[in-house]
Amino acid sequence: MVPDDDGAFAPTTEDAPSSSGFLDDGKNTIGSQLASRLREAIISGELQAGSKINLDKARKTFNVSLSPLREGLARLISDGLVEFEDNRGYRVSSISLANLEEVTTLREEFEVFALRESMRLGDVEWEGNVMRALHRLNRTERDAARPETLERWEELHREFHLTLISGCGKPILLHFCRLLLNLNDRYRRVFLTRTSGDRNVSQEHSEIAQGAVARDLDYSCDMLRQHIHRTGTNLRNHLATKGIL
Amino acid sequence: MVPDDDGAFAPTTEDAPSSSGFLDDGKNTIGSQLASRLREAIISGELQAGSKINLDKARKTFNVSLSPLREGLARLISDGLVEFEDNRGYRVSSISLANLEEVTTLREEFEVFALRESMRLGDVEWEGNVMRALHRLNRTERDAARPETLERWEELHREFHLTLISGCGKPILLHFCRLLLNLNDRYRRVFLTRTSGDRNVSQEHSEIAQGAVARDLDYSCDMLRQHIHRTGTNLRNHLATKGIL
DNA sequence: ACTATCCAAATAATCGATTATCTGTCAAGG
DNA sequence: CCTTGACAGATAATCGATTATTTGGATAGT
Repeated sequence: MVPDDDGAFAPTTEDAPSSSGFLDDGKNTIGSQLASRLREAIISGELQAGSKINLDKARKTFNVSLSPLREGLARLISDGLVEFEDNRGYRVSSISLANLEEVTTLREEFEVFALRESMRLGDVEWEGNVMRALHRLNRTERDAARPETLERWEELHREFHLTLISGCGKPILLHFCRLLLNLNDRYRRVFLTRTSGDRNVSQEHSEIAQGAVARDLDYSCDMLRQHIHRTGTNLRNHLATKGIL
Repeated sequence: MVPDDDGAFAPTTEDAPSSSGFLDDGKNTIGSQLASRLREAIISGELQAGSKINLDKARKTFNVSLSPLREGLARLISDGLVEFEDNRGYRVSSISLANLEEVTTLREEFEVFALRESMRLGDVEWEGNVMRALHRLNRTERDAARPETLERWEELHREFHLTLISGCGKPILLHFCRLLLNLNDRYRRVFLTRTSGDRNVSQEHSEIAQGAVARDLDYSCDMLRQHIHRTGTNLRNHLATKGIL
């Protein structure tokens, strides 16, 4: 008997349930704190995609020394948000149509696969977590006029999708999905402040979640796939419209 | 005891993957070189799975300073070979039955998916690369008595699998597959010095490759899936036999 | 003009030393 | 005995300074 499934990616230090996590992250190392701040800065678009990260400026901006700065940046590489090249330093990962399409495709494949596995293996606690995440998400307004509500909604949305697949018992797969969600969220944070009129996203989430808890594999997986696909299409349109590429 | 009869910059036989593999030529940083050496040390089993990595000892062993050491280790995290925890340092990722099974399952899913995409999208150059990788692999003997042949074979084997899926046009997916191969190879390097009698691995590779070039999607994908699955089964048996877990 | 070569400023990488944190041990108090 | 807390040694994290590499621009030769 193996003590615990401590797979390669098992620990994943980061998120405790967002609601209850207060103090524990207050006293991480500087490197960790930086990683969080930088991650948020990148996903939110504060740090422009593709831009070079000047270590000296960053050092001054964040008021830290080089060691923890490099430490923090190194971690974002595993998140796919930062790229690195020897002697040339770090830069924020670029966004592109091709990248968006790959992210969408892979999410369709992997997230759906993970959901299927969750439905196959998840226990009652997983079901409960799914319903809770759904409820919290659907009870949260997204008001384009108040940015803090957008951030809050994004957080809960992310949490919902991760909870949905959290029962799959496959830490590496979860790591991949988390990474893809990071990349995906960056597009949405930059380009979407509201959903296109013809979608009822709350209902989509509900259908997926209820199907999942009812173990209706084909239905729920299909809903999730469509959900991801639609988001991809929307994002692609916005990307094209705003003529970034 | 660390007599420094060293060569921190020791020429080391580990030259770049043969002819046209990667671009890491002589002009790497210490951090990069360390990452390579450590990666090899972990995959080959020289550094025991699950063991803690004492920074001070490692620093002396490799005759480097802390900064590049951390740098190198940080990169192995993205490879899934090293885990990290704040204020507790780094450790070599554990191996376990659960982990092996996940790696195998995910390889079946992702690598097969990537192969399908490669067959759909790959161009003539991709076909050529596949045939070359196949030829070089099949022309290389694997002699359990001479470890260097094993290493060489592993390298070419890895190269073959990566080439096979290199036409898929999906960099993130390729990254995932590379990572999974790393994890998988570690099990094989530790547990398999020869294939079980009832397999003709060369032929398996040939069938996959030829089917791929002929764009026989279903056939080739099926062969690859079985190939991966068999390897997983073999490894699991060895793992159980040698009673590691 | 056009390229090649060589400097100097900018930037990245590394080092040695210092500071913060953890971990085991041992003694005092319950 | 068992727990608690303080100490010391081990280990990780961070800093400031130094060294190496890259890059842009000026200069000389064709």
